Amino acid sequence: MFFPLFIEVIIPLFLPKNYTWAVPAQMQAAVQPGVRVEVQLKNKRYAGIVKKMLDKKPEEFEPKEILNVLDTEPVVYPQQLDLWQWIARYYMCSEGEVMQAAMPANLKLSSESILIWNEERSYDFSDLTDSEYVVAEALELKKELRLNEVQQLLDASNVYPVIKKLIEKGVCHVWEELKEKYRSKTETFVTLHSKYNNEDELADLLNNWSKAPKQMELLLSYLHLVKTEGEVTQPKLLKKSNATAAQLKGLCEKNILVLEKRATDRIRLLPRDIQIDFTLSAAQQKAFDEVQQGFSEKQVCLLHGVTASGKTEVYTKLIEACITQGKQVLYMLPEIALTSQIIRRLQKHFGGYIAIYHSKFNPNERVEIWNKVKTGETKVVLGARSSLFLPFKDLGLIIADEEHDASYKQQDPAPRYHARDAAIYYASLNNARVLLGSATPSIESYYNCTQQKYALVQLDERYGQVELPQISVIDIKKVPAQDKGKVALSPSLIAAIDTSLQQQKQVILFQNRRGYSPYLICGTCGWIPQCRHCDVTLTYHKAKNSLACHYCGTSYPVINTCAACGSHNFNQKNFGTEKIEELVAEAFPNARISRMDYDSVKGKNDHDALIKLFEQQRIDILVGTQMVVKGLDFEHVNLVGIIDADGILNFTDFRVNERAFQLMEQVSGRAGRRDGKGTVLIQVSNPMHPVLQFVKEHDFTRLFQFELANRKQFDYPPFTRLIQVIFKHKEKHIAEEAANIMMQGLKKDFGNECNGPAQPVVDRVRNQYLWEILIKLPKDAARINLCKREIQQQIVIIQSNKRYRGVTILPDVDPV
DNA sequence: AGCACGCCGACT
DNA sequence: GTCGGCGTGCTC
Repeated sequence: MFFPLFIEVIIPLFLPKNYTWAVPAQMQAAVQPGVRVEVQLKNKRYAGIVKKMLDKKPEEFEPKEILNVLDTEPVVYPQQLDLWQWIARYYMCSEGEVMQAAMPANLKLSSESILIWNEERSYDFSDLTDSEYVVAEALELKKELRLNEVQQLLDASNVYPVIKKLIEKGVCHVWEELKEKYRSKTETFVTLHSKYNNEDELADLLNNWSKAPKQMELLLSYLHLVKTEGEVTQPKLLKKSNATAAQLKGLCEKNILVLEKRATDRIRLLPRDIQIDFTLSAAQQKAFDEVQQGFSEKQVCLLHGVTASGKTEVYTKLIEACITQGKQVLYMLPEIALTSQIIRRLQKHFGGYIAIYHSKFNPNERVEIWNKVKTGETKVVLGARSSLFLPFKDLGLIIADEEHDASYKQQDPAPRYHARDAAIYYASLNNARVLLGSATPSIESYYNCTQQKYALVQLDERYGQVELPQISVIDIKKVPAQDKGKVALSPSLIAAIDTSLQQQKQVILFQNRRGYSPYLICGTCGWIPQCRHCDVTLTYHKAKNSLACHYCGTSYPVINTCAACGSHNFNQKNFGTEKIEELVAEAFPNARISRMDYDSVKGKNDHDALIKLFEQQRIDILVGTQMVVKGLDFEHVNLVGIIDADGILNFTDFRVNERAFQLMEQVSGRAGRRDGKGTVLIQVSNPMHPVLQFVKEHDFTRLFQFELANRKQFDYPPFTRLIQVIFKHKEKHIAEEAANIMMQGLKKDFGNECNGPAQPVVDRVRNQYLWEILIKLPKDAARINLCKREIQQQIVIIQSNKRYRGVTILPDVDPV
C-alpha cells in the first residue's frame, strides 16, 4: 500500500520558489532528499534535486508526475541543501541559482530536443513552405534531427516557428532527451595472456620465435615496461616500441597479449603520506596553541598575523591535526589560480590527501574531485570560493586565508555570496571550526572578535624575528615639479632605488593604475573623454595606442579633437604603470625592469613565468598593480615604493580607509621578508592622512578604532541588497522605482547630481557611480538612518511584489 | 532558462 | 492592414 508522495524539487533556474512534483508509486522507494530526478517543466526536461518529501498534496495546483529517478544515492548531503537555502535567502536569489553555482556542470543534466519523423504521414509536402520543406526532407531521410542540426539546415537562429508548424502539420513530433554529461575516463591496458604467466612457457615462446621481428620487439618492450612500471597502457607501449596499433593487434590475435579497457582516475594521486619537515617557531607554536584553545570555546577564530609571520606553517599544523583525527579540511584562498607557491608547499606536505578545486578545472575532473570529497577519500581541499559547495563528508576545519580579500564575494552572476560568511554558516552545520587568517583583517571580522563572537589570536612577529619594514612618507607637494603635473619619482625614491640596486637587492614599485595615463583632459575647455556606456574616464594605453574603459573594457581610438570645443591640445593626466615603467627605464638605463599588471600578464602562465624570473633575481625592478601583492613571498626585495598613495586614499569604495590600509600594508609587506629590514617609501600629497599614520606604525588596532568611531555600521545590507535587486531586475519599473526611492533619500544632500530619469540612475548604479555617493554617507549617522528607513520601505514594496514572495531579506550581515 | 502572450513601430 | 521587436509573466 503506497501513500501518495510529493516532492519539492530544486531546478537550476531562476524560479520564484521551488516547485512540487508527484512521485508515481513504482518510483517511491528510490526517492529521497538529495537524489536527482527528471522532471518536466513547461515543455523542457530538467534534472532537479529533491529537497524535501511532502506527504500532502498541495491545494493550489495539480502536481505533475516526475519522469525518472536518476540516482540510487543522494548526490548531495542534507547540509548542502541547507547551505543552498541559506545562501538563497541571505543573498536574495533562487535555490536553483545556488545549485547552478554549486554543482559541477557535468552533474547537471540538460535536455536536448530531438525531432522524430512521423512515419504515418503521407509523403505529400505540397502544403509546406520552403524552409519547412527543407527540414521535412531531411527528416524523411534521417528519421530524426537534433535542434542544432535544424539550425544548421535553416541557417537561421529562430527555428522554433518552423518546428511548431511542422508539428502542427503532423510531419514530426519532439522528444526531449536528458543526457548524462559526465564520462569516466577509460584507458586501454595491455597484459600478457595468462598462459605465459609461467616462466617456461614464456621462454619457450621467445626462443622459438620465427617470423614478425617487429612483433617480437614489441613484446620485449612490453616485458621491459612491466618490469619498470608495473602497469602498461597501450599508448605508452606503442610509443616506447615505436610500433603501430596493427602490430599490437597481431600479437593479440595470436593470444600472446591481451587488451583491456578500464576506467581510471583523471586525478593523479600522489602517495598518501604526511611530511611535516619543519618545526614551528616559539611564536608560531604559541599561536597554534591559542587557536586550538580558541576552537574549544568558539566556532570561529581570527588569526591576525603580520606579513611574513609564517601563518602557512600554523595552518599546516592545524590541517595535520585535523586529518589525523580523520576529519576533512577546506583551505580557501581568494584567487587560487594565482598562488602556485602555496599549492606546491601543501602538496609537499600532504601529497595524496589533498585536492585542488576551482572553476578553471575541466568539468570531468571536477566531478571526480566532487566524488572523492563525498566519499571522504580526499582529506584536504585547496580551493577558491566555489570549493565551499563540495559535499564534505566529515568536515572538521575551514581555513579562509586572506580573509579580508574582496574576491571572496562573488559579484556578478547570482548567487552573490560571500564565501567567508557562507563558510561560517556551513561550518556551523557540520560542527566544524573556521580559521580566518589575515595580516589586515576586515573590520567586520575584527569587530566580531571584540564582541567575543570570534576568538582572536595575534601573531605579531615576523618569522625568524625579521623586523617589519621601515615606512617613510614623502610629501610629493614639496617636490618641485618640472612641468605642471605631479612628479612620479621623487629624488628620495630615486636615491633609494639606486642604493637597493647597488646592494644587489630588488625593488617593487606599486602604482594602482594600469595603462599610460589614467585620463586625458582638453587643455582649452577641460573636457575629459569618457566611456559611452559607463561614467568612467578613459585611460590612455601607449603600447596599444588606444583609449580604454577600465570598467567595461571597451576600447576606443585615441581622440585628438575635443568633442566639446574642437581644439587639439589634450594633456595627459597622472600616470599608470606603463608610464612608470618608462620613467624608471629612463632613470636607470642599466636596470632590468618588468611590469606586472592586467595588460602584461594575460594568461596564468605569463604570471607564473614573471614570478619565477623575479624570484631568480633576473629582474631588478618590478612595476605593478595590486597583482604584485597576491600571496607572493619574494626573498630579496628590500625596497617598496608606493608611487601615488593619493589614489589609494581616495578609493571609490565605501570602505575607503579599510581598503587603503589593507592595500598599503600588504604592499609594504613585500619588503625585507627574509634578510634584513626593508624600506617602504610612500609618495603622497597629504602626508597627514590618519590612515598613513596607522600604516607607518603597522597598527591595525588603531585603524580599527578609527573606523569604529567614524563608521557605526560595517555594511549596509539594505543598500547592497537593493543594488542587487536593481541589478538583477529586468523589469524596468521595479528597478526604476527602487532607484527613485533611493535617489529621493539622497537627493536632499546631493542636489541635482542625483536628478534625472531613472534609467540613467540604474546605469549609474551599475557603473558604481552610486557607490561614490554612498561612501559619503557613513559620516553622518542620522542621514544613514533616514536613507535606511526609505530604502527599507522600498524593500517592503519589492517584497510585496509577487516575484519576491517567499524571499526573506535579513537585516544583518552576521551569518551565524 | 525558455517560451507564450501582448503591445507598439515600420513595412508589403 | 500585418510582421516582428522585446517587455512581461508563467512554469509544479
